[in-house]
Amino acid sequence: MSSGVLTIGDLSKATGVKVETIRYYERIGLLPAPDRTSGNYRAYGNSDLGRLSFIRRARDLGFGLEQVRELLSLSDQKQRSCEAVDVIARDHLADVDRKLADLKALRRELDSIIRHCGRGTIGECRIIEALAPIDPRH
Amino acid sequence: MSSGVLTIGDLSKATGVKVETIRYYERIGLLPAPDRTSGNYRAYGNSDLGRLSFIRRARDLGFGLEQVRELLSLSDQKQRSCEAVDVIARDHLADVDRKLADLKALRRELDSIIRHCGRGTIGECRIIEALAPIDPRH
DNA sequence: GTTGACCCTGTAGTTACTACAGGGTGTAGT
DNA sequence: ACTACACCCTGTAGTAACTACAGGGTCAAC
Repeated sequence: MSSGVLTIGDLSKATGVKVETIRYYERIGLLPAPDRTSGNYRAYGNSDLGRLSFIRRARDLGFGLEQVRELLSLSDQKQRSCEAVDVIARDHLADVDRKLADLKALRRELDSIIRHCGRGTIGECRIIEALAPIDPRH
Repeated sequence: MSSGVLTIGDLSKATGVKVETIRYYERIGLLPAPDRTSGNYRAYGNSDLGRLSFIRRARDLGFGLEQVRELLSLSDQKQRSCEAVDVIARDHLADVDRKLADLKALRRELDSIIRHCGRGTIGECRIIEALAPIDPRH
């Protein structure tokens, strides 16, 4: 490949995003479809690399693809107010907090159940017991 | 419906699991396919209700469907050692802990970024900046 | 020319649901 | 008997975000 032109593999190595995932992002419109080489290879430029890095970072922070799409759109509008970005980020943070709370509650319960697990048989198993119907009325 | 026979709707109301999800569980073999009424309605018994309750509780604790399948199988073997159950539960707890750690790290970074977000324009936005490529070499 | 890494498109699978579409059943009310 | 409405049925496809082939083409080094 000639200097200045990047292959999909180059982008993958540079960002840690898989080739298949990059093609997926193109399919769903997150990444623009680049020009092609004479061999039909995708020919990316540095701006594509920058955009993919942005996507990767946002994904790593847990933003959903649609949120990433919005953030990308906003990032192109330099004169626009920062507020929309703030809203997206705060909504997401609130979502993360909810997930954290749920996961903590789950962990607490699970830990409690496991802590009481002895070394007997299934018939006496506290874990199974905790999952079983409460009212084994015969 | 006659006394003692439960419809899929009955099970749904009793456990909070959706009708469609119950049919899904039957399809993947988690729930046995029950007898049918003359009108082709599913005719469940109390043991089916018990089994679905078990599944629901295990799902609520975050166990994956395959883990639930194993737990159900183990729960039928009363004389068997409790150890297999213990392993499944501890593996799952370790998984939950990993997720918790990841989510906490994510939250920390996200919070830090948001905290520095001012009230300017996108061009000055710290959130966008944090996501953008590090080396905007022109 | 050969070889091996990489590229391409298209299709389907992962996990755990979820949502129709189109049609049948059961029950209460008129 | 008819009507209305809630519920049931099967089959199909969609959700989110990837991921993994299959089968075939390209590129560069040897």
